[in-house]
Amino acid sequence: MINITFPDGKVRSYEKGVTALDIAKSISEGLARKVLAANINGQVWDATRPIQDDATIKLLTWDDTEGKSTFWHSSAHLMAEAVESLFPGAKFWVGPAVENGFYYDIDLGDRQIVQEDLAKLETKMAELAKQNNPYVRKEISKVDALKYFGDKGDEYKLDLLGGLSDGSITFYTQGGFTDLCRGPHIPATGSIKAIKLTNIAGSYWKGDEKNKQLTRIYGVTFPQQKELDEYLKMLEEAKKRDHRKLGKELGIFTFDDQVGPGLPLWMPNGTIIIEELEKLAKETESKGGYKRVVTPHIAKESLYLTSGHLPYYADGMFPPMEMDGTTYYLKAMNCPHHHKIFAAEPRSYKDLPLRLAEYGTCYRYEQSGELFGLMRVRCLHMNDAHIYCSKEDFAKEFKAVNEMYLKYFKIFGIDRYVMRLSLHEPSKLGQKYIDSPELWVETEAMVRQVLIDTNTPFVEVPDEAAFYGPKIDVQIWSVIGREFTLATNQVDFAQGRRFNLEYTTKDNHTDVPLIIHRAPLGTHERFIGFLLEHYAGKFPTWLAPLQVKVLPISDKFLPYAQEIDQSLKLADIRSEVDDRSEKIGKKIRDTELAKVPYMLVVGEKEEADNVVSVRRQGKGDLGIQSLESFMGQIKSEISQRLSEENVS
RNA sequence: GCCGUUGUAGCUCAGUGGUAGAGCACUUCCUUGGUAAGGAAGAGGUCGAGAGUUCAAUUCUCUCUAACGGCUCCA
Repeated sequence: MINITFPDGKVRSYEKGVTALDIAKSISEGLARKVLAANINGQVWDATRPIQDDATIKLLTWDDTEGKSTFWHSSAHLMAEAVESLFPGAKFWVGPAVENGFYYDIDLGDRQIVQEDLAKLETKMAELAKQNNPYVRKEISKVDALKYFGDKGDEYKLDLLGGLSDGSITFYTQGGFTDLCRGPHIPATGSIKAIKLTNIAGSYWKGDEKNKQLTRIYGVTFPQQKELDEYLKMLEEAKKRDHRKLGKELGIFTFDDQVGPGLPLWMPNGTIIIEELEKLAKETESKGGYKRVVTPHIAKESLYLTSGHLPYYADGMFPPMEMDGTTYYLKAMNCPHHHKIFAAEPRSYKDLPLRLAEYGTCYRYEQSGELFGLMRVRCLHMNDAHIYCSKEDFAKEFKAVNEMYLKYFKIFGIDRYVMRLSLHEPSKLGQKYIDSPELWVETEAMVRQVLIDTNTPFVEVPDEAAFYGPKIDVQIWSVIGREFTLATNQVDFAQGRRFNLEYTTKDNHTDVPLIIHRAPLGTHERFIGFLLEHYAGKFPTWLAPLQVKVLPISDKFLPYAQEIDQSLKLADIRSEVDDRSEKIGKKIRDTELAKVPYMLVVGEKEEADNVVSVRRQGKGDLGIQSLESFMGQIKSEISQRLSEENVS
């Protein structure tokens, strides 16, 4: 007999060789039906795998993350079985569970899989699932495994086997399909009740674009049809707040074929948001001791040779232009221009820290397939600044930048993000990274210490640094789940030297400043794209392109409405009158859909008493107020940059 | 850039080997209405671009272009 310890600390004895599924059955049949896998001594196991020794157990169901991912991984195998039966000879690379479902990368040889095939595959999968075939685990020797896939001519699985050592190799078989797989898997195919194959994509083998492209099929499955229906409905809802859809509906931005891909045209409404963001940045930076500068959009090639950008970034820049026998580039970054401003005058320690800020316009040649609404564009306006400081001041400056981020995030109510400390990869020194090993170690430690000192939660990511130093990126997700870097804070120990930037120290020596590159508000493009989704188009009043719409009950009250509108405009409130000969219900509906924060309804009563009826978008009628009282409130809401949740 | 999908009116979308429709938006007229759609009439499209097949192409084929879902890449 062996002792099994449950999460609540209770211990029960079972026969040696008992399975998690047996244990679940001993508790209740209902639980046994729900068990997908089990956490045994901290490892996720098949629920059908015999337990030989004393162990702790946690039964995993659909409600556990590991239960879900096991379910989806098993679904990937089920899909592979269906693919093999409809496309004999298909070879399989890997088929993991992902955040919302699973995929499998497949080499179909000369054949192609198209959208219509997905329905056939779904039908086949449902048929195979109904057979309720068990997933059978088998330990196998490396020799036998190599022979099995060698006979099959499957170079992909042979490649995987190459990295595995004897004794750690397992096969899983369900129905007629056998795969090299670490597992674990759910007990049997029967619990996969609802299946949706979502899309087909190409995917490079081992993620390297020089390798062959495999066909990737994405799918998602559920234990109940109802859950699939809910999932699909959720996707529909998410699409409604997609910034590309909202941006068009609200007249924020547009693209034009003749202007070019990835080159957004900011419409009047979007321009207002840009101006409000710049106002916020200027106020904040001015208080933080920043000085504003303006620099050209192009520069000579030699500038980028000095900065060291060209060898690393040439592919990401627009092609060079020849002029008067000199090569020019459109700028992809503002830093070299700012360095030249630093270098324009002799600097002493008394000038430091010198903080140069610019909403700089950059052009980056993003590959065509990477463009994505406002989130990935080729023309961008960066909330850029460079801080030149001594090593002693570095921690203080870096911390102040971090605090600026958090201040901004509070204003916008941004709480779903991850701070990512990006580090260098020592084996790539001299290629991807500046070859100064000791400086890398030193600055990475400094940055990490600042994060620890300020209690900022972060994750460390190797091989993601800028070529000139480590950085902190703030990662966010678009409404359809794509990940982006919203803001960035980078240390640069390289460019100061490359540009011969110097300052005179207190003891009359010269030293090279450290440089901090920072963009807390990222770029207008990505930030506004993000805000559109974050607010679902319902901008807080301070950002809303139109803040108030005055709605006369009928044309008779148009003069009074225009008088109100004029007063608002004089108080710098963005206001308009709906002067159409429509019924009030229609005017309200259109203004609600346009997501204008406030509506002022005016008719006979209001004109007689010299008041307005206030209506808040999404909330309805707030009652009658004097215009002065309303203006006082909205002015205060705007000047404090309040979000709707803080507005009473 | 690569794999897959799509491109019809300002927007959302029908449709056809014989040069096109709906709803909303727009214009005009009627209506002057109290908190989410009043009524009527009208205007609006080289069916993404180019080439090919055909008596005839928006429809079939090819190329290009742009967008979308991914891969790679990135603020």
